[in-house]
Amino acid sequence: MAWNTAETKRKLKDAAVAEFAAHGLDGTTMEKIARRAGLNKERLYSYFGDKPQLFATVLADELNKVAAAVPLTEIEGPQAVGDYAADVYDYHSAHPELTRLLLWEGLMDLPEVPDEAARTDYYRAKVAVFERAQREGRISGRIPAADLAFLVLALAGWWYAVPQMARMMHADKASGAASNRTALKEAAARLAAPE
Amino acid sequence: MAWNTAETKRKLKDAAVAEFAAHGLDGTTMEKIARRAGLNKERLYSYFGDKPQLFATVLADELNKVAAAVPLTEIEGPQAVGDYAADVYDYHSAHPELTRLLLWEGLMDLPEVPDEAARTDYYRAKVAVFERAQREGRISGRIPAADLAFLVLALAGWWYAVPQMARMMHADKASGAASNRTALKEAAARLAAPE
DNA sequence: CTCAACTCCAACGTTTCCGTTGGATTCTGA
DNA sequence: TCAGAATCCAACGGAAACGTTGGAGTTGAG
Repeated sequence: MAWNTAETKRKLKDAAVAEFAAHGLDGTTMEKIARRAGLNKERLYSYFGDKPQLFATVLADELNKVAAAVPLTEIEGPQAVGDYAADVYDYHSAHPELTRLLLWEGLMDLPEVPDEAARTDYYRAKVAVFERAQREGRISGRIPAADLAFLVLALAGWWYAVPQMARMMHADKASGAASNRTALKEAAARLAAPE
Repeated sequence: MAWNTAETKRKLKDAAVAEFAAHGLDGTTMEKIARRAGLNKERLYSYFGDKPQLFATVLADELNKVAAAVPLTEIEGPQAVGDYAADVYDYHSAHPELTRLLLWEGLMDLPEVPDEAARTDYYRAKVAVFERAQREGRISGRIPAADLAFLVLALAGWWYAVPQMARMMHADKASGAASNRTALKEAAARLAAPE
């Protein structure tokens, strides 16, 4: 059987995403990642370095994926903000690993995150889109663009951050993801609604 | 020196709150908690059981504290929703441990959380306050009460969930907590604003 | 064909952590 | 005062995880 380095790396990285997302940096063992990938632990160390390095690699990769998957280049009006929030929500719904990785990372409170410069650019680009829409009067300017963009992501992400709270709050009715999504859309649009 | 069991327990619990909030369940060691409290590990086991039990105890305690510290019994109008969000934000700002414990818990995705019944009651009471304000027309009814209450908490909590994102988004201006708080207040009020 | 370089894994030493135990010290009630 | 109960800790056994190593199998260039 021929060597297939690229495939081996991919398997390891996929396994690492799953394990890290599920159990965090401290809760994950290198052994388990390797076994999930059907490979040996030593491959992890030789390809990716130690555990924190692997975590950083994995997170950076996932962030690149979401950047490509959920674009935002123009905001026509408040409704577009709601749509964007719903898109983010849908992406997280389909790829819950990303949010979880971000949350694990947030809880580590590192002084600097991996790939900081690129990620800052990415977020700043999103903020710029909000800024432009505000300047041109298509959405409200009452909330500063950076805060507005951040809070829209808050609305979309909180469901995955504290699922136990979501579950307890919706105890009586079987509301389901669809109705959550509708509420989210309305809420995000409201943040941007003109006076 | 006389025995002081209550004081010993308090010291252990305080140390456990700090360590668990900082490093999570897996990242925390019983040894470190005990040393932070200036006591022996064995005291932890005899008083609180093993590590997961201790975590559950600690979290339940902190939740009781916040329940007492940030009441919400009446919503006069949208502005009151903004004020409530700001109160929650301020509490988290003064006691960042609670949010962090909740987030660690959320990431464990347990099928059931400790003290589930009491916590459900607590959240449902909050939801009921929103429901009443909606029924009486003091705030908008467009977003279902459970979702509305949840999303208000999202706005207040997201800053602590992903501080790295907050930092990167506000890269250029030294916006600071005060301006975040103002934006949050405005945003929360908007969720409840009548049409 | 040959050999150097690359890929892979079983097994290892070391460290760290969990949860317990045996015993010393301190308190209390009779 | 004294016996027994409660509080505390140093030290331990065992398990698990990290990161490494030595060697076996595979490839491709010369």
